[in-house]
Amino acid sequence: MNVASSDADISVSAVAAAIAEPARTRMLYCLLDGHARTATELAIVAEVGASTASVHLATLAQKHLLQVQAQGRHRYYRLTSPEVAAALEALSIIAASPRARFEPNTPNRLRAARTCYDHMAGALAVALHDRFIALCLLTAGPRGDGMYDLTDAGTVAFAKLGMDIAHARSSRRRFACACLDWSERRPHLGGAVGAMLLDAALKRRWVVRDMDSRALRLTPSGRRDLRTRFGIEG
Amino acid sequence: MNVASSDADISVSAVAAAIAEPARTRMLYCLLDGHARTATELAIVAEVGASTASVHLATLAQKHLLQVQAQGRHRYYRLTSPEVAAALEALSIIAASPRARFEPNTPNRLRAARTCYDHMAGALAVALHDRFIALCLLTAGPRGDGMYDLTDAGTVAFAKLGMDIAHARSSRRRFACACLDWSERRPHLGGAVGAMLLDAALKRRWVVRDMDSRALRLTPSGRRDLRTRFGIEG
DNA sequence: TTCATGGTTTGATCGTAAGCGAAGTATTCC
DNA sequence: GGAATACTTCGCTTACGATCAAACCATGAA
Repeated sequence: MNVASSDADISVSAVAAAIAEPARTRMLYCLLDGHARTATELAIVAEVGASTASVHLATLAQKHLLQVQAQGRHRYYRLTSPEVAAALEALSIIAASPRARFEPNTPNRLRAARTCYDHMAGALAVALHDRFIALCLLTAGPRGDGMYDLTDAGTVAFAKLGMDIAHARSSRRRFACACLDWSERRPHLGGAVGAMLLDAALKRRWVVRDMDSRALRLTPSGRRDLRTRFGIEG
Repeated sequence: MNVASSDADISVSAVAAAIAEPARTRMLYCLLDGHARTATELAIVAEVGASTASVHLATLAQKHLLQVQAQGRHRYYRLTSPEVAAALEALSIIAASPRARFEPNTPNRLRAARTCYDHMAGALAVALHDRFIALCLLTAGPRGDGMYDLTDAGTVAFAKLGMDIAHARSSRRRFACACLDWSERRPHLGGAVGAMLLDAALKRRWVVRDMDSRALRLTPSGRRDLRTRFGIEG
């Protein structure tokens, strides 16, 4: 065992331990949609008292899993980075895989459509992703590292939805990338474009947020619009 | 909080807790190279007594992170699936990121070349990956989900290294895929082809295993051969 | 058969950390 | 200013789990 790897080990232990506490896990999963929430909100979803929640949140912030932002008498907590969301999804995959063998098709609102950090996930998101590629709106980047780019047709189509593609390009964030969907085991669209797409979908009420969970619900008008616009049958 | 998501939460907690114990983390990291090891070997790397190691290993097996295989009076433990390796790498990324801000270029044997599950990782692996694509030996698959394919030229070139590409294609395992490298933050080559490439590299002594760690060392002849064969300057 | 080795089970000890309520600090609203 | 709200800190209790030594199985070798 060399120093470098045991060094890495202890800090991985610390991060895993921070995630492991059930109350903290509930908090993190609640924040997986990318929203910021107050300490009391998180105390409620974690099902612990305010004082307990406070020390949990301090722990998570100290381990750099959460960021705090004080605003008046509220303190808003959010996930520090997409990497944190990725680690949580990776843990979900291995947590879900043994039971998936026994109940392979759990009917689940989350399976159909949900948010992943700040973009869409689930069957709907995967269908959109595949359709965008089939329609040549989106192409895999040249380096084969899961980065995407919009074609000219894609730029036009997405601009029509009110998305500011030029702004997304200039942002420091990754423009568009593949994000592995844990329920579908296939990629959906992440990155700045993925986030803007979720915004647009909510603004046009293609989908509405389910209160108190990451689930999204496809509206009748959303279903109609997605069919005429992209030829998606739902 | 709906039932589905809190169900997921508790099992994620359990998996994270299984990883979190430092002795178990050391065991898992030791197994990250894809090898199977005996209980006593793992007790040594974990720096605990045999009895303690035994209960740790039972815990990890019960949570489906490890597989056991009895062979004579030895019991061999290995990671259950690449997904487990992926989760460990994802945790590494967030564990490393805060400190990376302060010491961005930690000189580290592991950074240069190491094994990831059963294929190569680190700067060398990323260089090979990029070179294969530049030389049109390897191409990104059509679906943009991080799957790769060999070109005809690639099939010939890899066959010359003694790799049985036809066998790799017929295996149930993913043929070739992008695997995110946590130190380089860029993809390297995984899947069956990645595993065979590591075999070939070891057989030709391009690299040799560092005892007692995942590090690989590039040999002088390996350096020479990689330059003449693929034009890689190291 | 007997002995040695690899591995697991048991029982007891010990430390850490999660939990709550009460008291303390800060900020907004009236 | 004073009351109410949001959040944290403190002190205390409790419980879970990591550890080891010793006893206990199983396999292979002599």
